[in-house]
Amino acid sequence: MTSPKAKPTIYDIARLGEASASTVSAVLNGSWRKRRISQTTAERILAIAEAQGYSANLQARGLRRARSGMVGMILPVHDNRFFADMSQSFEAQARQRGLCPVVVSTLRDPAEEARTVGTLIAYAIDSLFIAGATDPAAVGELCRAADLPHVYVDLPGFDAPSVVSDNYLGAATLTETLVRNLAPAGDPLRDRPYFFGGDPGDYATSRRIEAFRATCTAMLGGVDDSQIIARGYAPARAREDIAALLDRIGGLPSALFINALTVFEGVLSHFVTLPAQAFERTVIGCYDYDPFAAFLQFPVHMIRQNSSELIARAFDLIGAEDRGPRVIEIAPELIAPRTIYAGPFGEFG
Amino acid sequence: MTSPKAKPTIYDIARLGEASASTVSAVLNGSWRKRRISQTTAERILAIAEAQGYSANLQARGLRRARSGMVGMILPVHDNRFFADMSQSFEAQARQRGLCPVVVSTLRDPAEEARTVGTLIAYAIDSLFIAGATDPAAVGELCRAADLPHVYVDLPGFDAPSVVSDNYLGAATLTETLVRNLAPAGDPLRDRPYFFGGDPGDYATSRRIEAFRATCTAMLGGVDDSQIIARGYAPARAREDIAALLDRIGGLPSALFINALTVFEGVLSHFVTLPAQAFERTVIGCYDYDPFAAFLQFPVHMIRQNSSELIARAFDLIGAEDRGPRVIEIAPELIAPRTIYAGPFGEFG
DNA sequence: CCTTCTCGCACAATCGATTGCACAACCTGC
DNA sequence: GCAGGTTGTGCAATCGATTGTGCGAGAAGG
Repeated sequence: MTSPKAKPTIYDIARLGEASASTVSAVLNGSWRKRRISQTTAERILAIAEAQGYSANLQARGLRRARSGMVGMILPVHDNRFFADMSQSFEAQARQRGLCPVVVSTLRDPAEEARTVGTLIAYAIDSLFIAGATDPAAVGELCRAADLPHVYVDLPGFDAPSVVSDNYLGAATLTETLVRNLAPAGDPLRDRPYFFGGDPGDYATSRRIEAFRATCTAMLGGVDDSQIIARGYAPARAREDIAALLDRIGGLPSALFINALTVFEGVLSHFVTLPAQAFERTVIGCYDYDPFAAFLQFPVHMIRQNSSELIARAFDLIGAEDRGPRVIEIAPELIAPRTIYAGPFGEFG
Repeated sequence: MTSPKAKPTIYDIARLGEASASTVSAVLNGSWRKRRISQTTAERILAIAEAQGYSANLQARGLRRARSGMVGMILPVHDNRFFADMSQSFEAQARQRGLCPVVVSTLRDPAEEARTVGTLIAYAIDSLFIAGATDPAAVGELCRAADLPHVYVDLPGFDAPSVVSDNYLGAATLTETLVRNLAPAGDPLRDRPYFFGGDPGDYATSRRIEAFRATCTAMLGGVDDSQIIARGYAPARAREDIAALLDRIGGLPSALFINALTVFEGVLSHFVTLPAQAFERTVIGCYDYDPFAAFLQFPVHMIRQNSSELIARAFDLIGAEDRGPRVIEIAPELIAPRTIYAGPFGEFG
């Protein structure tokens, strides 16, 4: 209403305040003490700016400063509780630091990753959080070429610091829980834990498989390669593969380690075709947590990664002077079946 | 590797290509035909740019053009399947149009909404999608003052076009389904459908309550105000309120209409404390869909909003010349219990 | 051979903010 | 009364791209 035409600029304010643009600029961006602008002048300018509803043109500022005040984060998908929580944490913490969060999903597509990072660089983001890239090396190289501070989250990078959850610990814990709760049905093929989903080529999955193998070996005397099925994250793929598995071993295994929520979603779409009794002698575990998945027809043990902590440590690393590669591991948490995680203080944080 | 120092600018390319910056600019942004640059020159410049790994400084471009090439979307939260799907659709469609999507959550906080929109405006976004604002009028006013094209999604606005899902239809369908599946237990207080969660002050909730009332009246002869509990979206609040409700009516109602996923999450956190038999004579419905929620211990009828279509129509409206207020309604879809929605072609779209 | 176009491109202003530097006025001490 | 210091502010260049306009050279036409 007050604005007759368009957004006022520092020149407009300068005219109204009978000062120069540089003075106005200094006052409005807080650097006025350093420039020895008098308190009186500062207050006058401030009042006018307020009255005019001034807000800086962030593109102009960004151009001059060669940084935009935006922090980027790329992740595979949004529609998955783990990544959604990451977005949420990332946004909250970015804003707390006065930065504008920009989170973009790249659909596990290396080409899209490169394109997106290129775009973010073109907008002069101040730093980039890489959470789940299919080709982290390529992304890292782009960042290095652009001299862009970056940090890997949930996967380790070799050219910059990383914060990952302790996949080995989490998977070992989950596997151990499954084995302990395993109720044999008398069928050798089905009475073993199966590891299902994910990409053995990525760090997290490979660590989890290691832990799965080690735990099975320690507790059950061994594992067979046929107990490990990991051909991607796509729900559709998971549906096919789980059907094939059940077909092969003649029913549900007595323990199933599902490696991600998207995989679980696909698995579920097959499970819905099964009768309720099919689930009576099986125990399911899923790496990653979802509140609804915790209350399914059958018990599901879940591993909850501490996304808020992951992000917090990543911000610390980005802020640190040492840009060298190093890996910080954060312990995830086992969530028992039929348990709704409601934040550290029960407040649904 | 090829880059010795920093990002090349059009001036660098101009020097290398023995042309002027304006020529380079025209070539690189595609307007060179209009400026009658010869094909030969264009190709030469293009080759050099490619070799140098040139990419435009989008802040500079944005400053000059007074638009950034970014489209914004604000939504309440990310960690909820409905909004996550919206993000996903929004990103995909924005990129398809050559725009850079920026989606930000505002946590149902009017102050945060205003701040965020202010920031987005300061970055000169080209347009804004308002998906779930607590104070839509305030947001709209900010957009109008900045002359920013905007569209409301999932809630109607009075100063710009809107795309909403047909809340009345969806809620009527869901209520009808609940009533049809209702299995009375002989207790008058419990043998009625209850509407639970949301904010009666917002459009969607009020429409849904209308439909709930109308359907109950038509099918059961009436509703009592005590059957409608809507005190917000927060899970923690929902947990308290559902506990109070069960306490008041002496157990689970035979039909429960849950008004949002976040509410459901809170409800679930109370349900986990209940024995399995408690769910034997109840039918649950939830407005909004989540694949895991579809496979809980008890049957859940869900309404799935077509987020992809909502976004598509919103983009149409933003693109249209007519900026006036009007509302387009998109029909949502009922998802039967134990059904995993896997996209229009079963591909987990 | 002298206009009049048309081509193909370069000049220079501009977007809005930031920032190194200059400078006038005033103050201080000798 | 003057060198030297401090204060408060303005000037102008700059960030990297876009774009209205001008201009020389060659072609076309008479």
